[in-house]
Amino acid sequence: MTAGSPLVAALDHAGHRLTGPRRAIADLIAERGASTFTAADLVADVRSRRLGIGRATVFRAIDLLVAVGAVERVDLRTGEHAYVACVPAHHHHVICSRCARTVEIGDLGLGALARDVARRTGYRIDEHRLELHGLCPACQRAVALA
Amino acid sequence: MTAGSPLVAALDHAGHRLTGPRRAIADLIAERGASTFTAADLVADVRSRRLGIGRATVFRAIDLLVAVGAVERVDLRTGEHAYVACVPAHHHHVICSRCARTVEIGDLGLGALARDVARRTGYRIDEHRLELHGLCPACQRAVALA
DNA sequence: GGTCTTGTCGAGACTCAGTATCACTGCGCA
DNA sequence: TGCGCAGTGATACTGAGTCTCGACAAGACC
Repeated sequence: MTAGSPLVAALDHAGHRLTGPRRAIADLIAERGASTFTAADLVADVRSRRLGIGRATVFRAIDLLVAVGAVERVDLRTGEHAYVACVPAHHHHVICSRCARTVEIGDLGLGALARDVARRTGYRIDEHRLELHGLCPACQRAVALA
Repeated sequence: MTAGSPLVAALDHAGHRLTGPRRAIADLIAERGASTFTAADLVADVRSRRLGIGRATVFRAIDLLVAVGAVERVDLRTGEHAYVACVPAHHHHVICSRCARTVEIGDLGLGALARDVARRTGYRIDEHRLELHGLCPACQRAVALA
């Protein structure tokens, strides 16, 4: 979980130092798996586990992980900024509005769609982002039972 | 520009009072046309024109316009929240990263795509959001000349 | 191992968007 | 005319994120 974390590996691969705080934050993120988390969640985690890591360092580590593509920022329906650990390849997210669990989906032909939009609008499309919000299977069951 | 603004009409249609501050804010937004703006932009506008409208009122008016569907929130690449005046029908935005001008595009078959994702992931998709970022024709020319 | 450079660190002050509260105003309605 | 209530401005507050600065530690080099 420590040396093997793909997040740590991504930092290493990008030529960044593998310091204690960065490893600790990468581990905390890895523990969350496919669930989204906010910067505030991480800060609270760090504090509750008494890791002795400063707030600014948490923000710096997140920025770094976003920069190397190991973490991606997503916007929740509430307007909050959240993050998810993910593979660096181009993809999109399906986000559960109830438990924040995400599933990554491939490009789904959006590249072609973006080119079509570029042709029709005259815009040069540099980036596209698709976010799907809904309920994961587990939460659908939970809601049905409630 | 005052009584005829579609923003004011949308408020009226939804049964909200058409007060002075609301009209003024709707006009300010209408003036921006298809450009995105942040709440801070509006607050600065209100202040510079000495309209005597409070900050809280600006936020309340934006919330109201978002609620009636006359304004939509978009997330800029910088992570900022911005807004655009738009038609209430389901659509997506192409946003210029340089001048913030937007173009609305239709659903583009994303509904079908969302259903496909739902089938594959087991998620119940309630909402989808596509944002395309790039350069509008004018900014492409400007960049080419610079 | 010792030293040096430089990136990273924690602490804490700061900024700023957005929210909450509260007393006041003015419109609609009986 | 009086009442109720939505809407308002002012202001305090909250919380996310940034900035600064002195201290420290990782890694390169000898």
